[in-house]
Amino acid sequence: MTTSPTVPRTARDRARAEITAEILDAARQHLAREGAAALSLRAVARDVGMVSSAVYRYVPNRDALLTMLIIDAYDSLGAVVEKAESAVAREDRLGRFLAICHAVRGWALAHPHEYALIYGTPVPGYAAPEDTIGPASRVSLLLIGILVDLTASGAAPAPDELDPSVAASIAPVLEFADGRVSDDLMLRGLAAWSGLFGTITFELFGQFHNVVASSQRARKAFFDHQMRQLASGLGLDEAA
Amino acid sequence: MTTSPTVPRTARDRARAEITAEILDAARQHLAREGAAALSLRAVARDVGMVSSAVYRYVPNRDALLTMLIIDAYDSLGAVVEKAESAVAREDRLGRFLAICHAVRGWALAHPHEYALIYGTPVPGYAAPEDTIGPASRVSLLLIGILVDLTASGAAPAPDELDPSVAASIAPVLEFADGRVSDDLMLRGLAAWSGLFGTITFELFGQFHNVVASSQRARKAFFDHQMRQLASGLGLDEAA
DNA sequence: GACCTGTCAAGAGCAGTGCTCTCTTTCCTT
DNA sequence: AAGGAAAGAGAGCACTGCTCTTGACAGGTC
Repeated sequence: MTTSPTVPRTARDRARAEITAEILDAARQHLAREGAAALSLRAVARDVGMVSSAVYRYVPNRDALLTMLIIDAYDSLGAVVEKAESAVAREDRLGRFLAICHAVRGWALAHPHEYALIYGTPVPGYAAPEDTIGPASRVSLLLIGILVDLTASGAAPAPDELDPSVAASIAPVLEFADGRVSDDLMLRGLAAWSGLFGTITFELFGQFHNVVASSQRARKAFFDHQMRQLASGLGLDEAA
Repeated sequence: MTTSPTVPRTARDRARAEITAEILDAARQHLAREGAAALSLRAVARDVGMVSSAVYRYVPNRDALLTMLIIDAYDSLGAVVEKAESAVAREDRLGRFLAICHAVRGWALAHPHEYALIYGTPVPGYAAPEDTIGPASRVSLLLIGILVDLTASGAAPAPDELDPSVAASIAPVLEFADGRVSDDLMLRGLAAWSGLFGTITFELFGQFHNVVASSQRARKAFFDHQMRQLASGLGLDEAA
């Protein structure tokens, strides 16, 4: 899961891999039920029938456990969203965008604590290590893919004139697109990205209380409408 | 601060109010430095020179302390944003919107832990009591105010046709506007609201790493551009 | 002025946490 | 079979939130 230990050779290696998986599994269940704050190494140890100090043979510390769960969560979300997006015809770019949005929301509602772990308040004193950035960018890459296809098909909206300092500010993400997306479209894409996760975060973290009706149907209708609004900001219209 | 104990009469009442304020102050400092997760009643007690059990005379429990800090944070944010917005000419609606956005962001950058407390992952097992909803809606009310003025001035964009279920989903927030804002405009306003906080949350929680350049100037230029983009979705244009 | 009552600080204690260190057992390799 | 590495167990440290009891003191009343 973390640094793939090649193929397990000896029985000991196998046992080690199995127990590590068991620990991760127990941790995942705790996370799903009570959230990251309540995740305790001792409770996990109890679940797998070990004494607390024994888990330290498998996991260096609590933060490392969290890192594994974070990567796990990003991968779980990424897989779900990629699958949903791939089921839509390539030329239906609005459909692809909406599929991504609804897949993210569906996953978030099904795994609220995992969502909070990766998109909520960062764990204090915890700095996400480099190995998280790969899994973390799977959803973004899908979105950029739509921008690239939109540009290639010539359907992208005419770029606005931009202040050079604004264009310079998004230099990092422009590298991902490697010149295949205009500055202006990338900025619109970033707005859609922030809007997507901002809306889901608000819904999940309770900011829609007294704002949007709380029934599942209302929430979904609202979300769908807002995502279409974001899509039209990208120039993705019904007439695909 | 919580339930105003009228005017302190006896010396005892005065002492009690003073010590309570001292405790809150120490808690606020801890929150600002280490964040909500690290906020411990014992540490607060040490700061004010008391033994841990003594604080329980003044604060029922840790959650109650958090509630007070949450209300505090909402009020602090609300005051800053209201002041910034009120400094702009009423007819300059784009200016008012941008003033709100930049004020929220400025406050968030200056008080990251307070921001995380109110807009980040909810504290597990903690349900925000009713007395937080007043302070919590100060920013939203300013935004709605702009929508109302926009409508009254006749400058609002022509409403799109809406699916009735979408319009129904935002019934709660429409009550705040009391018929002075169309369903369509309110939905656009909600998108701006989510976009504003989504962008700030992303910036603060590290999601812009490798996406937006990390210098203060780049971040601000980017933010300003994104907020103008949101404003144009509301029909707020330069030519106010 | 004496007395009762309510308030408050303090201490001990419970159950829990992350993590380290040491000791013993187990199992794999040579 | 022997040596050594890996794994489990236990004790312990320094914390946490929270409760209960004890003793000191101040406020208002008789």
